[in-house]
This record gives sequence, C-alpha cells and structure tokens, in this order.
Amino acid sequence: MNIDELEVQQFLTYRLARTHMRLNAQAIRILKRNAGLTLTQWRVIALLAGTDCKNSSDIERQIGMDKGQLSRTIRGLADAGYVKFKTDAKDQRKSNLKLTAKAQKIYDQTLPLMRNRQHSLFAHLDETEIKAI
Amino acid sequence: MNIDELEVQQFLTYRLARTHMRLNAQAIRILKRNAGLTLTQWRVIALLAGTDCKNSSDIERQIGMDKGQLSRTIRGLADAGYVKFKTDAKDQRKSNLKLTAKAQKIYDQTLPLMRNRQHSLFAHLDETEIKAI
DNA sequence: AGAAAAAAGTTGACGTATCAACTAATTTAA
DNA sequence: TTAAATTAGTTGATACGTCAACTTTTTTCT
Repeated sequence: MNIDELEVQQFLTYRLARTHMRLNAQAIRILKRNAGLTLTQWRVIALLAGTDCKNSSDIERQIGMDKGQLSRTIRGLADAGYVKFKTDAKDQRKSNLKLTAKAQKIYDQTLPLMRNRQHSLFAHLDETEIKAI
Repeated sequence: MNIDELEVQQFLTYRLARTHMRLNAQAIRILKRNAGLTLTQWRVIALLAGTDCKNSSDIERQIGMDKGQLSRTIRGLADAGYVKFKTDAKDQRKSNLKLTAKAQKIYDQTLPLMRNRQHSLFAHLDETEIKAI
C-alpha cells in the first residue's frame, strides 16, 4: 500500500475512462461527418432497426441506458425526422417508436462505417486486452 | 465482418463503459460525502500531493488529461481554497500550484478511503485484467 | 534581430452519462 | 374497490471528456 501502488490503482480507472472516451470520440466523428448523428442517436436507431425494441423502456432494458438521456435522444431524433411515435393503444404511458425511411437509409449507409471502425479498433488491441475486457 | 462479430465488438465497448461507470460511481460518492470533492478535483490534488507536478502542463503530461478541463478544475480548486497559484518567475506562461493546508488535510483524510476502495476494486479483477488495462 | 513556431492557459461549444424529482397511467394488493 | 406501489416518460442539475479557437509568452530558426 505504498504511493506507487496507489498511483497505479488510481490511474487504472482513469485510463479505463479515457480508453472508453477515445473509442467514443472516434465513432462520434465518423457519425457526425457521415450521417450528422450523435453516437447515442445512432445507438437508438440501431436498436430500433436491429432488435424488437419498440419504445423507450424496451431500449432501457436492453442496454441499461439512462431513461432521461433516452428521452432527450428520442426527442432529438423525432425533431430531426428520424422517428415517429404514437401512443400505445393498450398502455397510454407508452409511446411506440418507428423509424422513418430517412432513418433506415442513414442506418444502412452508416452500418458499414461503424463495422469498419470496430474492425480497426480491434486491430489495435492485442489478444490479451480483448480477452480481459 | 458478419453480424456476430459486430455484436461482439459492440459488447466490448459496452463492457468498457459499464466497468468505468461502476468504478467511478463509488469513488464519486465517497468523495462527495467525505470531502465535498469531485473525482477530477481529487485526482488533481493527489497529483500535486504525491508527484512532482507543479503546474497544469505537468499534470497534462503525467496523465494526459485535457488542458481545458484541467484549467476549469484548477480554477474550481482555487475558488474553493484548495490551491494557490503563483506565476513562475522564469516563465510567465506558467503558474505554479501549491496545495493549501486545507487541501492537504482533506487529502490525508481521503487517501485511506480511496485506497480501501481501490483495494476491493482490485480484488475483483484478476491479474490478466489488471495487466491489460 | 525578427519572423515563425511552439508551449501554457483560458474559454466556448458540444457529447455523454448519472441522479433525482416530477407527472401521468397502470398494476397490485389490502 | 380504492389506496399504494410500480412503470413510462419528462425535465433539471451536475460531472466528465473532447475539440477547437484564442491570447500571451517563450523558443527556435534563418
């Protein structure tokens, strides 16, 4: 429990945070340049396109995203014409979401970019790192 | 570049984000409750107390923290009476930082808490994981 | 010496994430 | 059946990280 050990430990979490943020930053740039989307917006679109998530709570359960952030993200998507929402007939608390054609098109265009990004991301991690995470 | 691979890759960043979240959550609570400090504030204090970092650029070089965020964090610490800064006599761009007695006291009180936290944190990671990060 | 480049800090804009308080609708359970 | 608890979603506050533009001072280079 000396100072060196403490520093290693302290900066473990910091490096973890930075790695995460760097990965995000890269994706954010790609999305901004190619699609005008934020990462969270893309994630929501991807979930609506690729899973059976219908509404905010489904997404919250699926990936554990904060419902406040989700609410704002979805409103942003609606304002930008990417989703439409309609109150569920059987449960008026829920509003079911539907991607517009515009969103589908952007998603189809962006998916390969995101895949490539994650490919090259993996190319820079060695096997040990991949296993450890 | 099949769908499984994509999902594995998304899972990587997801795990990274969640790990980060959990590691920070506890530290933030401890610091807020026991010292009224944010994590970044504590980190800067710890660097000034435990390393030979004298100014913003030293810290930037030491841990790669953004200099913008650093500037704001340091100003916050100064406003709260934790650091004093004085322009370097030989290079007037630099302002050297010095912890106040108040900061030293809080740091000394908080250090064991942070150590304990990180100890138990490490107890949940195996060696491979520690090396990889 | 003087111009150009680099370094130290500051500031603004933005994106991401958490937490908490709140309204409204639905489910549960006494 | 009605009161209490839960669930869906909204909103506000705050923390954290990145990027870029900017000023001021110092260094480098010709």
